[in-house]
Amino acid sequence: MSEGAVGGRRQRTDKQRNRTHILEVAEEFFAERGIAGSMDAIAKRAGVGPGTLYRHFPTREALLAALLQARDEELEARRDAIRREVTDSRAALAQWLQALSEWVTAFDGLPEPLRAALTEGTSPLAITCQGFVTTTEQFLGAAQRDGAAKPWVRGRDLFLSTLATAWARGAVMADESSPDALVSLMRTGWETPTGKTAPGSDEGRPSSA
Amino acid sequence: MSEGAVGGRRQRTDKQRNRTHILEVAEEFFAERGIAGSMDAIAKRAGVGPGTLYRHFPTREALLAALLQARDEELEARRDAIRREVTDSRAALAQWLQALSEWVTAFDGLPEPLRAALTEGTSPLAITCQGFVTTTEQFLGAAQRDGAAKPWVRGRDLFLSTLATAWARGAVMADESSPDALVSLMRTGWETPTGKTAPGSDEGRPSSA
DNA sequence: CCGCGAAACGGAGACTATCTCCTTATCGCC
DNA sequence: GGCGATAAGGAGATAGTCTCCGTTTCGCGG
Repeated sequence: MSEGAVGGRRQRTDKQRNRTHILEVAEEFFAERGIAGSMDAIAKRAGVGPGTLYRHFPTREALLAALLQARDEELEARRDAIRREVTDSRAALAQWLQALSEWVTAFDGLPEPLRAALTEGTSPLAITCQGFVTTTEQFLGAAQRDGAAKPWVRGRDLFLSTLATAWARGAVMADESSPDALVSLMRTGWETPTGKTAPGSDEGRPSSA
Repeated sequence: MSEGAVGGRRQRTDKQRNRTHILEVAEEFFAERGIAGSMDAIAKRAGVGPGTLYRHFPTREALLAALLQARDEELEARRDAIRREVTDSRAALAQWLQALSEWVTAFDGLPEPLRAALTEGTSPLAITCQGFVTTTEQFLGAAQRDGAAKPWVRGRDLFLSTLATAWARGAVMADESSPDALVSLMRTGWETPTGKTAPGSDEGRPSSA
């Protein structure tokens, strides 16, 4: 499945070695400088020429997609764990969104290309995104059947919201509580239910958990 | 107040003319290509050298800030109108956020530098942003005193959310209803109130208005 | 009207980043 | 070991940002 050539001679070992090494270096590089760092700098740090980098990963998105693959698997494992262990559909959806939000924060600046992938569909990131939208729809559907989520909300909107929240997190404003505030805003909104709950209600207040 | 020199000779007319013309061209340029277009291209279209462009506006942010100034005044006018005409604090906050959201969508890609300005504070956009955060806090405060908004939400979070929503709007996903969905998600959340409202309630459903 | 000094202009070019060729080096197989 | 396929390397084409400095234009006083 991951063999390059179908019939011919087998893949050269130096190619595989380079690929792996570039991935290691890029992981480190993106982790410390965000995804906007220079491609040539990655090549240089990996000790290869730019040509080699681009042959392996024709675009920054391709490199990102390869890097995220390992994490994708973690996320899928987490999805399965939630399905298995969390019976309350409301909690399951919340936990899935939490997991998604962590995945999306793997590297600084990641939300941007993910959003682009969602729109254009031509990026190697697009397939992954699409899969996670589908998963979101499933958790959401279950929550909606149980009356735990509003019936007109759609999975793609929740996914986009998660992306947007992660994007906003990049602007912490020297204030560490904003991320939580944004997540709970997405979950419960800013508005109090009209004429149903008393003013000052704790309904929907973000918990420290 | 807007005179450059304090005592000396008066500002050269060609400078003022160039400044105005650059602004006109940049407005048009950003409107059609988004704020990421090449600075040199703006200079060229305006018929000036890059040096002239950069002397007037040392950074892209400075140019943006100058462009937004006119719109800032519109937004402030709208703020005053809402204060004057909308007595219901819930509606007032909603309308203010709507106005803010339109302002933030003036140019494609605007949310990004605004977020950066919010964090760094060194950009010429920062002061403007800060002012609008304050206004948001005022509308929010009024709504909270009336029990129309949840008491722990903060103005800066609402502002950031508005920014994030506008950012996400850039990824319409060939689907025109997402923007509304995101706005109403921010307003009412995805979760149904726990144990208070029947499943399937219309509570918080986005209206077409 | 003219000339002078200050102010502003223009654009060449230094710098950085992306991405592409084409030559050279290396590998897999017999 | 040798041959053909495959990959590596890196110079360089292209594009964008921003600066520096020689040249032009302007405002003002005579």
